[in-house]
Amino acid sequence: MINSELDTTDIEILKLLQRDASLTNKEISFKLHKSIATIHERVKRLKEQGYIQRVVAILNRKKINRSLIAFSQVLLNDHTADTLNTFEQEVIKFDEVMECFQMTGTFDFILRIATSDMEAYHSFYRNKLATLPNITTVQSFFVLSETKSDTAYPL
Amino acid sequence: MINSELDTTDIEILKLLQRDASLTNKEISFKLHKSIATIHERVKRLKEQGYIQRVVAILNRKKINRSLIAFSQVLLNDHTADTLNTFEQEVIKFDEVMECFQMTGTFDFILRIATSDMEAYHSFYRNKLATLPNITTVQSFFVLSETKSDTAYPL
DNA sequence: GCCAATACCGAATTTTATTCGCTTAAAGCA
DNA sequence: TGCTTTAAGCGAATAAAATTCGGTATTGGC
Repeated sequence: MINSELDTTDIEILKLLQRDASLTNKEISFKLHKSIATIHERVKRLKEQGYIQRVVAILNRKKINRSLIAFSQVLLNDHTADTLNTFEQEVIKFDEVMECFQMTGTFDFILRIATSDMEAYHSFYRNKLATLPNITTVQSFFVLSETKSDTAYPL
Repeated sequence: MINSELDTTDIEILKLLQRDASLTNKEISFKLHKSIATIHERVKRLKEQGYIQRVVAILNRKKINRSLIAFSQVLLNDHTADTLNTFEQEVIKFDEVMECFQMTGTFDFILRIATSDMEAYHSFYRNKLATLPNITTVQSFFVLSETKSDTAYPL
């Protein structure tokens, strides 16, 4: 394969590894009717070319005391590069902040916050988030139930 | 270890595997100054006890044509169990829906939608999401930039 | 002091990953 | 058509990793 185009085998490999990256090449080769060497070569290339960014362990957040997920929408006072950069640089330092996106629309950022409970969220909000400069408003929404949460893109 | 409590070694293993699950037991044993057999035993237990839910490959979404991420906030007409269940069951069938959370607050669900571009989002919205019954409003916000996006919980 | 339980380890074994040389299929071209 | 080049694919050999197992050391209870 010269470059960048994915064929059916590549796509099937990516589908499998998105679901379970602990599959062995032998198992994959059996499912896709290819040799172990071929699968090995394919996976190696998919990593080298950056399709597979990394392989990670997904933890059960309830077992490590992160039962509460909040989405917090943040609006800043102004939108100078300096204000935006400062906010980003500071907010991502907080352990509770799993994700930070700058957004289009009526607010500037959306944060995904993981804490143990509402008390911990409150503490994060008062002692960390709200201390950052140039914040106009923060609106928080809490996850009642997780219907779907997937890291695997359909291919 | 009798049950469920994590000691320092467990926590260090989880930290490492959250970042890079392709680390070998040998590499981990070197970092943590334990034997390979001990690391093997620990990791096995962490999986069995459900701390490690699964091991997955994280793909570069830009390389697989999922450049646009949207958060869509959905408000339903009513909140009967039936309406809620139907919405959940149907919306998670759409390929574009990576996450679906029922939320507290002024709307009912927040969806994370991954599409190739705005046109694809529009098509998803018109032909899929908006066809579901009992939707009052949908408000969509688009990701301009991803400052932080992490699957690893600090421990 | 003795016993039981547990964490830990080294070494042996099994399984997997990785390498390499060969074969086959396809594409370009005279 | 027949020749050449290129790349995908493969099996077998090798290297590395996972897994198993028996034994030691430590700790806490009695």
